[in-house]
Amino acid sequence: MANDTKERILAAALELFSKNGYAGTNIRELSASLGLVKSGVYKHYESKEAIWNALLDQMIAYYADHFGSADHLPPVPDSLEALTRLTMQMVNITVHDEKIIMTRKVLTLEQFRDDRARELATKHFLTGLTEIFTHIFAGMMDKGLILRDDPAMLAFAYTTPISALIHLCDREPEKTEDAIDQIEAFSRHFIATYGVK
Amino acid sequence: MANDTKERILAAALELFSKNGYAGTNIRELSASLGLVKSGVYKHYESKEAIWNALLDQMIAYYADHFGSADHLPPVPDSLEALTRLTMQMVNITVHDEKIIMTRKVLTLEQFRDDRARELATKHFLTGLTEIFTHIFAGMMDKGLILRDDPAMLAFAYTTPISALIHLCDREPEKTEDAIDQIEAFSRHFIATYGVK
DNA sequence: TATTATAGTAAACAAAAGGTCACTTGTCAA
DNA sequence: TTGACAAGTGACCTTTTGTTTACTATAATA
Repeated sequence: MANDTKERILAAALELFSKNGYAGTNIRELSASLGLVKSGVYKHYESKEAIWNALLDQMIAYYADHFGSADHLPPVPDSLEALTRLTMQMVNITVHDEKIIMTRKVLTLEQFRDDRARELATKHFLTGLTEIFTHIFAGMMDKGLILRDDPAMLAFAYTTPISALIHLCDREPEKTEDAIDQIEAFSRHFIATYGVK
Repeated sequence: MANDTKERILAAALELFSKNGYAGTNIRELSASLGLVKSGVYKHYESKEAIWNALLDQMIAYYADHFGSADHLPPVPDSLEALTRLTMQMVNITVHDEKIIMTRKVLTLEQFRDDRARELATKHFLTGLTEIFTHIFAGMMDKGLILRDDPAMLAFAYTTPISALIHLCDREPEKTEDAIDQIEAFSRHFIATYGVK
């Protein structure tokens, strides 16, 4: 029970920070959303900033656990069609999972204020995906599925358009379905360009 | 003198909102940065929100003036090298002009809170550049400089990676030089793929 | 010249915000 | 049974914040 509330506070903080930003969130509202009174929160965290730091700790740890090491690299697709399938599977998770959406929004809102958020934002929005697909494209080139080229450059060219549309989904959720279609169309166009026929 | 202060307030608001966000900015600090006392600001705007709305009005009008109509489309480059030159010229302006940087940051910070910011953010970050380059690529295809393809798809594939690196510059300004180099490398790689040899 | 609008100041206010403290209640170990 | 502790409450405090108001100086206008 003890630790439960501590984690519920972080969950509520993620929700509110992602909606209103750190400065736009107050602990009365946060407490109320948990059915607590504000002083109750201070039994678990000594300040608003401590909540923020604990939330960031959690986000950083989660990222390290799920995307941080080579263990978590997806298997290299063994066909061009499988590349699109893998891509769409990853995209569907990332644009529909509320927790992931809120994490991206928080990082978007706090990237200019907090150095750790800044660093994690760059991983989430740019380098993380690029590294994964650098590995994938290198593997697919080895298998003769994709034309020999600089795998890091291809990964960059492949993932950043997808990222742009994921950001669009965060900003304008009603466009999510269209964005997903566009990502699939882009993936197929990419394959038509760089895939070995 | 009257209108001068009114515009200086908007300039200061842009500066502070882009740094600390709307909720993280207070009018005492804003006034002080202009050598005014806080009540002085209320002679020109009736509330903090009115300042925000006037700033957005200005940003929207600026965007419409500079990128809104077909008049402002750059000339279609007449060589592949000229495409890279045009790109780098646009990129250099956009990542070094403080006002443009601050505009992007404000839109980044307020896109989830304000509908007009949301809409302008999508133009700035996604559709605006794509439209310009759709026109450019269509023109270059007509001139036989680029392989016949869907110009909108190529524009999307060309501009979103560049946008991703522009965002990186906003987030981590010390990486600006590297990002510019990477954009140029990407542009040349793109040309190597889609350009007519 | 008298007047009036403009732009600014200084002080005050009410509400919201972050945070503290004394107190209660339930749980568990000695 | 008792005592200690964790978790939550409600009242309170202080600071920050958005906003208002009464006043002043200045410059244009009738």
